[in-house]
Amino acid sequence: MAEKEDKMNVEKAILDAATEEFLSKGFSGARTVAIAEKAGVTHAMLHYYFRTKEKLFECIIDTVIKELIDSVTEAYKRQDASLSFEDRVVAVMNAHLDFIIAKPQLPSFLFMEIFPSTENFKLIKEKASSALGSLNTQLKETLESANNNEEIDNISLPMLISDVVTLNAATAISSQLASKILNITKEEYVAMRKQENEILIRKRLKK
Amino acid sequence: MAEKEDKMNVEKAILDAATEEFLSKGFSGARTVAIAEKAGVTHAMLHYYFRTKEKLFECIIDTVIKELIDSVTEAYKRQDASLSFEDRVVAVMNAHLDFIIAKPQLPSFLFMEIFPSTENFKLIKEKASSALGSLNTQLKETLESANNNEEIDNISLPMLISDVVTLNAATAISSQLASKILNITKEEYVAMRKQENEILIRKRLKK
DNA sequence: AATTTGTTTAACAATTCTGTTAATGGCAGA
DNA sequence: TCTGCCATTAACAGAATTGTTAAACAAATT
Repeated sequence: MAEKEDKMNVEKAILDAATEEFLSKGFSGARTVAIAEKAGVTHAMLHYYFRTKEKLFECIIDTVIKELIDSVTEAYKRQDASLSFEDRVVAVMNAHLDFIIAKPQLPSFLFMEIFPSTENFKLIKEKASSALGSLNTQLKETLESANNNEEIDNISLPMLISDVVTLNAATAISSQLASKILNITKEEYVAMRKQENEILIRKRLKK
Repeated sequence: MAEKEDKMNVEKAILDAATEEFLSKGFSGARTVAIAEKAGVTHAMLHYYFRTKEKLFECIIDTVIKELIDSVTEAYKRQDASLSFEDRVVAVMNAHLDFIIAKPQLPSFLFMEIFPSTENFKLIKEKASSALGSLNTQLKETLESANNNEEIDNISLPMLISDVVTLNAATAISSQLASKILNITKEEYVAMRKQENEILIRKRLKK
């Protein structure tokens, strides 16, 4: 059975190397030989396992999207129902930021490589809508009741989601750059932004 | 004098085509033959005028950065001194968004292609610091006095700038995607975000 | 008109990168 | 032990892309 483990190791090694290469350099900037080298295999092996660069790329997209969706649903599931609406939004937002920060190139990769392509986008929309559909209706209800109960200052669901995603994605994307400009570590910058994002959202939701 | 005009036209045509190609596809995704084709010249001409793809790319960076810096300084200069601090921030923010929206691929291009490269980043930092240095000190003073006069809820300059840039950049980057998801036009989405960003910043600055 | 200068073209050279193939080696089951 | 299958390698083929060159050409200058 050592073969199967070996096979998985080679496949896994290539996938890991490919993820790093594609995320940091984009599809056209990525080199299959560089991926093979990083994975410690000959580049013929890469073609043997994944046939083409495109197919390998699709595999990466699949897992990346899956992880992204999981991060959202997980963060949402972990919620404490006893918390106020405001506290729950902040909790989800922070959990989501933690995930994104672990792969800081992810947002710009998504915006640059995935979303502009209509095909990739359709693919994602399908996956996301099936996975996030129920979450979306739940959110809608929760938000509506919060709006109706006058717990919060009125806001639409798209704008609330957009606020959260926007702030988190921008924090991740700009962290490398901004920390360089401000002469602080990336971690310090992210901590500052986390605090600031929380202030922004809380004030936004307060009446 | 027709020659000089012709020369400028060819150069300009190549630069325009290159800007479009580089911004939408990134450096490695861009093809010099595609640029030449778009510009309506043979691809040998491209090399005649700019020698290499790299040099052409640098030219694009230069103008893009210049325009970006100009947009900020112009927006800042146009300010009405009689306005409150809050109103001035909002005015600058909106002016800046209008510029970015005109080139929606710009932010992701900057984040993907320019900022990650240490060389490009240094180049920009130099240009920006000489152009934005005095603006920065002005801003610092204005913000300090606003903080001291307790006009606004206390905030640091880096976080205020980060808030504004972050919200604007994210609005531009996500506009194409978000409008598709929400089944509205890009313009409608941008208008919604503009309103929402203004609400966010105003509430943030209110005590 | 001849010369010079700078522009343009077409063909080609060189490189880089992706993808293929034929040969090799090891291992499991007959 | 032999056979067949799978993984692996090295060398190669093909395509795409960047960059060069030599020759033609046009316009201005002498």
